[in-house]
Amino acid sequence: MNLENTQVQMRKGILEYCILHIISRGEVYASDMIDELTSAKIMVVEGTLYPLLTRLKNAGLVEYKWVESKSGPPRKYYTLTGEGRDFLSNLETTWDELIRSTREITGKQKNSTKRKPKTTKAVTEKNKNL
Amino acid sequence: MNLENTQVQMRKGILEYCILHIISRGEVYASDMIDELTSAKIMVVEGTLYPLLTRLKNAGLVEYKWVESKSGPPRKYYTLTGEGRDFLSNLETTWDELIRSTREITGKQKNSTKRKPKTTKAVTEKNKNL
DNA sequence: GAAAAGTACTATGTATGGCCAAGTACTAAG
DNA sequence: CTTAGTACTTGGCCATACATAGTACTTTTC
Repeated sequence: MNLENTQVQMRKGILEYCILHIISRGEVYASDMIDELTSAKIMVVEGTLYPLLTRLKNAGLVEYKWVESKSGPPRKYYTLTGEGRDFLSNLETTWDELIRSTREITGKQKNSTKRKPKTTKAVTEKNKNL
Repeated sequence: MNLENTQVQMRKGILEYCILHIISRGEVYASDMIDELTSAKIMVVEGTLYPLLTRLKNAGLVEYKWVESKSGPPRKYYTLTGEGRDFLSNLETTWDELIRSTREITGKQKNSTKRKPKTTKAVTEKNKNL
């Protein structure tokens, strides 16, 4: 449970959202995506991105076409499918709600003495041991 | 790769952040946390929360004391350790940066024709097949 | 007082995604 | 031909969220 690990966990799923959004803005291939993510300070390595793209493809959210490159092997240029567009739209909502929920939690200040009154379960015991 | 699954992935790590924040605001036990998370529309079940609390405890980020209850078995009331406070502070930064990075990606609009000029790698090939 | 219901915590197994690391394949430069 | 650069592929590892079942204590009900 170190910070680095939690940071990794935190962006699970978010990467998928970001990638779909990048693809939604025009044809791109993997290196384009890595560049854009890196410039936004989201570090991604190939071993993460390529499997993700494969999953998106298998799920029918994206499709690609091969384009030959002047410098190196051919590239897969990705585009969103209609299904992918719907999915992205849903992810947008999910992400916004998640941010709102988190802010609702982390925006609250210390409640040292006064707690929100509980109607059902009264926590009144003062009998503490150990 | 359905929406529900991605939603689950999206909140990995965020739960940890929320829990630490809730604990930082005063002594609470598991049911308190579930109540607060639920009211913020973050659904959590026992099978998720208890293992998480155990991890936090083992990592030295939180500690607890047993408090007898009038209605049922004794409860574990959690508090943050100094280390936990530091960790929470770091998580706050991480989360804020992640939100900013994501917004940087998802805030951009469609770039149908004009792409940000690439200095190093010019993607100019028009030679497309398949 | 025994049975049932409610509360709180524990334990096990599964699935998923991010990541490391090694490998394949193509092109251009020396 | 060898080396370097680029692009994509694959296999294995790990941590978290979750479902599910189980333990333990108290109060309620008959």
